[in-house]
Amino acid sequence: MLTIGKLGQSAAVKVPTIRYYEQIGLLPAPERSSGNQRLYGKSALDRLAFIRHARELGFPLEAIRDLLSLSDRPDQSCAAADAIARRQLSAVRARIARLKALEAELERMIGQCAQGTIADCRVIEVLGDHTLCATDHDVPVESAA
Amino acid sequence: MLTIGKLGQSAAVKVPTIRYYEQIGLLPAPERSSGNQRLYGKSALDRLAFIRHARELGFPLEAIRDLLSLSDRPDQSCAAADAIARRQLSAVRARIARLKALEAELERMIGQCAQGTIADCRVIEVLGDHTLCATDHDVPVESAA
DNA sequence: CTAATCTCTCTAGCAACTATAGGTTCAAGG
DNA sequence: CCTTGAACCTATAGTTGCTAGAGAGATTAG
Repeated sequence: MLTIGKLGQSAAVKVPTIRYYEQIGLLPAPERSSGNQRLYGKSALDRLAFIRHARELGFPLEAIRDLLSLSDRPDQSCAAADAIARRQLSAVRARIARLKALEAELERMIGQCAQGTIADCRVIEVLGDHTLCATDHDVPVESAA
Repeated sequence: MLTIGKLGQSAAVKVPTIRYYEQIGLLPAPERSSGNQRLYGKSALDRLAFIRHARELGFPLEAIRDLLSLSDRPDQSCAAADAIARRQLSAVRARIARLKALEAELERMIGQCAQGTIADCRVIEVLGDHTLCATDHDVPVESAA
């Protein structure tokens, strides 16, 4: 039996994240010690590792929820799991394409910067006037924090 | 003088988003009509277009805030603007590299899927066991919603 | 036995919006 | 002139996937 801290260490998931997963129903509520602390078995570790790994591959939690419920029914066709993975793959590819366009535009913008004053800064100018752009990039994009 | 709706249309930014930008101080509070509705001039349109465009290029709002305050001082060196753009470029490149690793892993995972039952589904199996992975991808990644 | 380290619950915050509710104003048609 | 419907107003809550904090209780090492 693992405490939440040990579980977190084993699966490389932070403790509050585990509690969060339980809260949103991705992990079942585990048994508790006499002092009300969570105690986990091997199956919880497997499940958490699965979640972690899927997150690393960029699957959204809702997709992971679906994958988990699939893996609970091992006799069914894996077409659904395959479909989820394919969706994820095409999402990843779309993001790569999008980011490459951004990369090109940023490179162009920076390449034109002669390090003068703001008044002739191409960076500022390009941002202020979309028509100066070489590529199309009018779909909003998520932050690159 | 533009109403918020016209402004939004002209800059391709949704109305609630404009109000949000005002709320967080990215756009100045505009004058109001006798009936308390916002009225914008050309400068607001320029500023909003700038923000929109920078968002398209993936700049986080905080970076845009910096760029805007730079563009308000046209006599200064543009080194700071250049630095912001370069930071953004390297963030974009890092994300591309990361996504390519994910793409490769997903391709591998899907390629192994023989469309049998869940019990021998490589997708599920690979997700459950990180050691089956070809590539390293242990840094958490943002969702691909 | 005590001190340090977990762990507990609950709440609030992050980015960057989006949506909803419930009300007001405006522009155009009859 | 009046009404209808679209656009506008404020304020609040929700989204995703966590992270951080407060204040209290549990456990374990020495």
